[in-house]
Amino acid sequence: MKAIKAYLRSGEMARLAGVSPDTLRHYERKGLLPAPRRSPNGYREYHSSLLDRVRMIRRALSVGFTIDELASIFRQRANGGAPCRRVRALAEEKLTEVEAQLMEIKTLRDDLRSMLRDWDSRLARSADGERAGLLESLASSRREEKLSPLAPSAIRRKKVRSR
Amino acid sequence: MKAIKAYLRSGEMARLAGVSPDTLRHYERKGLLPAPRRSPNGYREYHSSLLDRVRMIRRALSVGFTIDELASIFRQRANGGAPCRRVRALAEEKLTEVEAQLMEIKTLRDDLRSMLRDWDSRLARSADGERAGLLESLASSRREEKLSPLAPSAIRRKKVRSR
DNA sequence: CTTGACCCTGGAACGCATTCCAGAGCTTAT
DNA sequence: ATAAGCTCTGGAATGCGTTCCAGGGTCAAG
Repeated sequence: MKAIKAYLRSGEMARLAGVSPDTLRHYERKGLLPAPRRSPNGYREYHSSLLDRVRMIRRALSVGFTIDELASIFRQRANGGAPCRRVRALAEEKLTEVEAQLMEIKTLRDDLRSMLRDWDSRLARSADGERAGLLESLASSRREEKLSPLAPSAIRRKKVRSR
Repeated sequence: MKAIKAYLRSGEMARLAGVSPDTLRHYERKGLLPAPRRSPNGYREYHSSLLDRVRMIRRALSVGFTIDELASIFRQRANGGAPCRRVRALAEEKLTEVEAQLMEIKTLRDDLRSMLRDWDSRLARSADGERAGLLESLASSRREEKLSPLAPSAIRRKKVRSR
């Protein structure tokens, strides 16, 4: 049984949290992590209790919170606030977004599947090395066209710009 | 019944295709659209048949093709090739990616749901304006931890960097 | 002393489709 | 003629979490 060091430096902390030291620095810059004390040589010395904080951040990010949201929450809390209601509301927003995205991705999957089916039948009909006009078949493709302005693609797209 | 103009300028073309003129210029720069002829004053004059091309591009992008992939396909085709097989293979890749992402998002949704349930019970137990430690509960959270290095979040994340 | 493994800094790059910018020239209806 | 509204250009900005960079210390083992 190994004793747990009270203070860790960036590399150790990073390893334990499953991130890179760069990422830790980044969180610090963004206000997600308090500036840790420094050893005489200037190295960061993180109190090991911060490990939970980093893990919490990772998990929060992974469910859709943004760094800025978290920073704002931490700030509010540092001022004595109890941002719980806000946190909950944000999480619910995330859920709503995720559910919407889920529908989108399902549609996309179905589209891709039927597209592939269609293409395969085209390919079966055309000789090797000959054009089968696969992409061309996309120009028309019944769906939406008008309903949705044909968004940039659910895969690879995060947050819709506000403007 | 209105006659269809044989040539359109960027604005008209853009409106019909549901994109911005800027986007058309962008596609041109990227090699997705051939440089159109110009009127004496320098305005682009798109042959109306290009409308289908733009729609095809939009649709291809929306199912996950990238601009560079499309450009490469068009190039190959311009050289007399028949990139159908490649196109099909790419589409299948997209499908695989989308299916993976679908699973991820489902997991994320489930996580968010149970998280909210958990939080609500905590909130019910704690007085208004008091800290309920919602985020704290994320630090541990049984799941993965080790399995996946806890990716940046399925929502808002497109393509995993290769490195 | 040298090597290799850490650590420090502020700022830039990544991905990637789209949008925005400034400075300038058409066109068209008034 | 004037204003509103197109169009042109090349380059930069956007989002956003993460990574990379150069140039420079620190430290323990060999």
